[in-house]
Amino acid sequence: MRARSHPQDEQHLTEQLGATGLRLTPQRQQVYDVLVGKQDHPTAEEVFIRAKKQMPEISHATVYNCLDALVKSGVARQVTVDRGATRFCPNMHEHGHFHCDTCGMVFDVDLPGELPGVALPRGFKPQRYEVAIHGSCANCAKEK
Amino acid sequence: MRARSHPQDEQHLTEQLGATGLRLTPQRQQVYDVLVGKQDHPTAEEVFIRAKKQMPEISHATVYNCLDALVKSGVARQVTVDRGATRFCPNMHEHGHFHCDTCGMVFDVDLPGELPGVALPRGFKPQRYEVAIHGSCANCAKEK
DNA sequence: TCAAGATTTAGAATAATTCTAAATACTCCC
DNA sequence: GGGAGTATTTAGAATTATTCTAAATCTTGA
Repeated sequence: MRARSHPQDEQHLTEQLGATGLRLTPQRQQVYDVLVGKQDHPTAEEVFIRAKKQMPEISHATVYNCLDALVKSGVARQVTVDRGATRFCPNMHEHGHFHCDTCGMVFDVDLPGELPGVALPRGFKPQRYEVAIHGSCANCAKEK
Repeated sequence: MRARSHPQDEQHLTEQLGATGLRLTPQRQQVYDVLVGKQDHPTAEEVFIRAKKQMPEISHATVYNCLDALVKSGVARQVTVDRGATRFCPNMHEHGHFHCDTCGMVFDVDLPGELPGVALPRGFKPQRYEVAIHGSCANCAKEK
């Protein structure tokens, strides 16, 4: 069973993209659907493979382009926890990422609340922050 | 004027590497010196270029190898704030990273204290965490 | 309907990292 | 001190990740 995006999603996408000066195209919708369909933090390459199943003519460059568009308009996040391919995540709620250094999987984790005031040097303008936790996931911790 | 590592550093390096089953080699020392010499979070490529000035025969693969060795033995950290090349940092004190999305520079920032207890799923074993803040640095914020 | 601009496409190009096999260096044991 | 065995380095090839390019297609507004 695959998750098909709801009308609200479509309208939301249109609005969010529009606010950034971008259009909702079938490709962007498809890439978004892939992200929402299985929230396992796929790489661009993974997204490409999955999107191709529904839309065989989609190209590599388009996937990168769509992912960038989605990130720019605030409906997806880029997750860079480790060397290697960047991952993507459609969960826009405040959360951090747990990266299993053994199997490489990435999991969303709730964060306790606002990051306590970090003292930034004068003039620095923060916009968002990312928390990445490294360790072993339940499965891998058990193995060892 | 370049920072030359102190004897303590050398002994410390030897110990830390040794505890991980690795030796302190001239190349590893050199790569470490580069990191300590200018703490601007260089990429592996940057480290390669700088290391070459003192040790012209050092190879690309060795720099990657040395950086991995230093990270594994806990004397340097890998910093992955964005798509693109990984950066490295010899500051092992508890700190986060500020990434300027305009100029791409990375700055160390103090963190307020222990990350408040994040509720991890059962069985997950955390080992370390990273906080990355994105925004504009003082210089770039001024320009705009 | 047409022109202008946005988007997609295939494939080439570039950048980042890892791999490979051979050469070198070091450590331990005799 | 001489070797055997292991660790490390080296150059360069290979692989992986991402970006670029130029042409084709789509959309929108006059």
